[in-house]
Amino acid sequence: MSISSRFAVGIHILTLIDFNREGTSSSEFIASSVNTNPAVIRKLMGMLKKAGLIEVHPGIAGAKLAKDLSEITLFDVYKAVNVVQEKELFSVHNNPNPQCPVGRNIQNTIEPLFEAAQLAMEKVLGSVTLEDVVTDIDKKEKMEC
Amino acid sequence: MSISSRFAVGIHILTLIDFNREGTSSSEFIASSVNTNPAVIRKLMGMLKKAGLIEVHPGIAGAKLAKDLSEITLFDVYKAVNVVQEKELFSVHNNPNPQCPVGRNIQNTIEPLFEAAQLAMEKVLGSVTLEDVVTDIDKKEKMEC
DNA sequence: TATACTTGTAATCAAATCAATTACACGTTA
DNA sequence: TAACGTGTAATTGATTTGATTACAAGTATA
Repeated sequence: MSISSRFAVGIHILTLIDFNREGTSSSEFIASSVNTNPAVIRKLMGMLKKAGLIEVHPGIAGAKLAKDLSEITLFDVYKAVNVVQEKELFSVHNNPNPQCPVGRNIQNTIEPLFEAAQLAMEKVLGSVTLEDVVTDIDKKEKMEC
Repeated sequence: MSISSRFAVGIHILTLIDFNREGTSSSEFIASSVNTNPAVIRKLMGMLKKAGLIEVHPGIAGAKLAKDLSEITLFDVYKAVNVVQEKELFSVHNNPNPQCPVGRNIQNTIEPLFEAAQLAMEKVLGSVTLEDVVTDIDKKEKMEC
């Protein structure tokens, strides 16, 4: 199973707001680039706003970045859109048999291992900024002759 | 969202088979330790068998490890029980707008980043063996006075 | 051979999550 | 006041999960 595409869409939204920084990034405008429904975008904008990544105001069209691109990592977006809870990337079965040596210890043994794996993944996300993403897109655009 | 507990249960199964290596680890025996239905265990045993981690035979009670504990990593189990497909830990939205510079490049830009994060997580899983798990459980058992 | 037990596997079910969609209250601007 | 935007709740179909039931087929033992 996969982590919700809310994460990828969140990155898309922030990147697009930057690309369109001269213009107005309304939920409808963004939705047409993402190719989804404006209400989906508004819901995600609410999460990004709550996390302090963008500024949006009721009734006023358009969202703006609240921070510099270089100050927003993929990990920030990942946390903002709430796709994976802390220590819960991996789920562990409930109620193993406490009368069995394996059953009564397996959870406590496995959890730190799972946590370490999750943290390693999140560390990579934290090492990439949206500036890196924009730079890469710019590069790809220039290569298309 | 979380990765299926099939992974945790797979680890439980293999660990239990080792703990019970003098006895017979039937699907019912394992199910009572995991606290689930024997059919669930049999399905997982089928996956573990297919991956070459255990030996089971139709009609013959009990499963045995096909390799030494120190030769089975958590990554092996993770692959065996098929909880996350290659390059698909993170899902990316489909059909972004090709007429937008962001829409037409976002997928190709994001995918390698997601892949790197997934690989970092999997690398940690590959660095832990079932022997480590058993050792930890043994240690925890001894501490209970 | 007959019986009991086991594995292998398919079908079904309720619950959870996702993403899309519709609808509408409320704020802002012209 | 009319038009347009955000904020947010409710509904829907699709998909996945884990539990359960059922049964065919393999094996061992009396």
